[in-house]
Amino acid sequence: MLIRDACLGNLCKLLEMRWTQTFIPTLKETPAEAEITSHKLLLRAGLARRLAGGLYTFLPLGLRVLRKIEAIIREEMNRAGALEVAMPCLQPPEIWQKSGRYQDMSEVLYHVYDRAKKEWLLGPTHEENITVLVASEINSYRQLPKNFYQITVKFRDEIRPRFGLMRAREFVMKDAYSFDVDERSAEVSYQKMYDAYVRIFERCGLRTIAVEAHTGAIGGSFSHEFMVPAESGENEIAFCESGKYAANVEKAVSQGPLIPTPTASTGASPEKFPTPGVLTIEALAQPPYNVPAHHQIKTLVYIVESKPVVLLLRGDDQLNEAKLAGALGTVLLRPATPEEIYELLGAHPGSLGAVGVTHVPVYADLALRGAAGMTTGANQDGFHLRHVDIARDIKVTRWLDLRTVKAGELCLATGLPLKISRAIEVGHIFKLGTKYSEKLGAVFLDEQGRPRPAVMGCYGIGVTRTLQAIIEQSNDKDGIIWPMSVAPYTVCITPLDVTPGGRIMSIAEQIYRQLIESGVDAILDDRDERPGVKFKDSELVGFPIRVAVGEKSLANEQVEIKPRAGQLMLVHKTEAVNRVLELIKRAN
RNA sequence: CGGAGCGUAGCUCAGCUUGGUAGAGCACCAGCUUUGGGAGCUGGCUGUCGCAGGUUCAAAUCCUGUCGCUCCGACCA
Repeated sequence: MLIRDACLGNLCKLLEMRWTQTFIPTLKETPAEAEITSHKLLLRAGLARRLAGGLYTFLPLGLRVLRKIEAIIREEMNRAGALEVAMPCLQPPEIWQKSGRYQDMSEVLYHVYDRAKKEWLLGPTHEENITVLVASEINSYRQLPKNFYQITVKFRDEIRPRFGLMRAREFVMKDAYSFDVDERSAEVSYQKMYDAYVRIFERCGLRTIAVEAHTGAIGGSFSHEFMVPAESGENEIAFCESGKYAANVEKAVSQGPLIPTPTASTGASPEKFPTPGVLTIEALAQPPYNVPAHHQIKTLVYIVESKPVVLLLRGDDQLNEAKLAGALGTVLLRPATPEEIYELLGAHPGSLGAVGVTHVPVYADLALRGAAGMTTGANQDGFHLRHVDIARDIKVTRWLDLRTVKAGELCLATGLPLKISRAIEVGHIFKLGTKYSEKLGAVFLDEQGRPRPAVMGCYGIGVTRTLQAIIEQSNDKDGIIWPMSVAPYTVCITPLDVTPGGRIMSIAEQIYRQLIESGVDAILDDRDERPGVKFKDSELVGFPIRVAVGEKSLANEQVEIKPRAGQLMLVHKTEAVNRVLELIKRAN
């Protein structure tokens, strides 16, 4: 990447950089703290160091990458018409109480107290903050639409920080908030961000898939996540090969189970039979019972906003908690304890069923519609019921989509089999609606002079996570392979003999200086090290282009250009600069 | 929050079962040699054995507590 093209203001002052003058503490061995590839390489390449769990110090090289990613984000956000602001990290709890998220997000909030013992929060996100600003500053439809963004540190008390920067207590996030006069206009704002995100991740050299997503604690009507497919990802996505459908598994739907649900009634009434020691679907599928899982009804008990509900799924299906939360419009839910279950149904987990249950709401998964001849728990420890016809024998309060889709099920849109893959979430865009504007008073007067709440959207990018996701997606056995756009330096000049004034060093310095003057972000490895050490380090750190100057090739007046992920090229020493410039140009 | 594993030199680890003067490799420093893929030799530096308490003549080692790190789980009844 040419520096002047990238508009990296501050970097321009650091044109000249020699390896011995900066700080690149590479590691030959992997620190024990790292488990996944990108985390190992983050540490080994000398990009960052851990201070405590989920807290990292960025070293000069890592910071350069971070700044380049931020620069790309700024350019694309500005291009999309968003306005940069900077909001405080420290926030008053009152606005969180107003929005209701003081409770809803209590688990991730960091609380701090001042001298007067007054409570403050370290911001995990800034919807409240920006909405309060807009509430006081924006009064007319003439001032809309607006989209404010910032790139700042966020704090979240994660249940389990892990994988280095992937899930940290403190991390850099780009967050943007749009305010519109109506739904239609909000959708335009949303689409602009969608397009900006596609460009941002493309420019960062990341392959992402935009998937339909669950809205979670942020709230709102619909959303897309930008996912980087990776084995180490913490999310699962389902997608159709056609590219026409992709969704987070928390949200994904299909044509239904591959094996149809039995719907032929045996005609018989429910019959209780003893099943001593049988506590799982799997056990009931084994001899002597031999009830296939899809002939069983799985019965779960959840506590939703302090009240119990019974959930029914096919025996071979998995409950999708996100769908349940979405369908019931709350995030305050948890599995009931065995004690609560016993009190409610008179039996312990493993023997539960919904036949005859009328004192608790019963929510059944759509795959069970019309199910007949099923087997389920009898609400008596050690017994099950067979010949259960759900329409006849169970009072279903509501039918809901509660099951998790499985790989191979058919896509609703195309009829092709769905694939499931793990993925890293690097960006998330939400259409929020008026949830925050109503609660926090972001109201403007429309053309008729009527007060209306602004229609909001919010848009996040995990900047530090994106950095590590790039490493996770782009590496080989030797180290990182940085895309040119975000590499800490684009070119590494590697003289194999650093004797000052010597022929090799002189030629290396000449090439180096010419590249710098051409606006190329280059570093000169002036360390008095053996060639093997320099080669290994440059590959570990992952500079996109290495120019080696050594005795061997110089015998033919040549130097070596080695793209990190490409073939070695021998070129005449006077051609080196031009060839490097060509390579850079071609990559842009 | 539940479960498991691990805390010994800057890094990777051995030593712990069976208590008895703190170890190796890498890194670092000095010197010589080497010089196109993480060099070789010689010499040297480096430790509250995570912390606190206990048992013991004696604790890195055994016991208790505690803190930290890593992994799994915290839907699938």
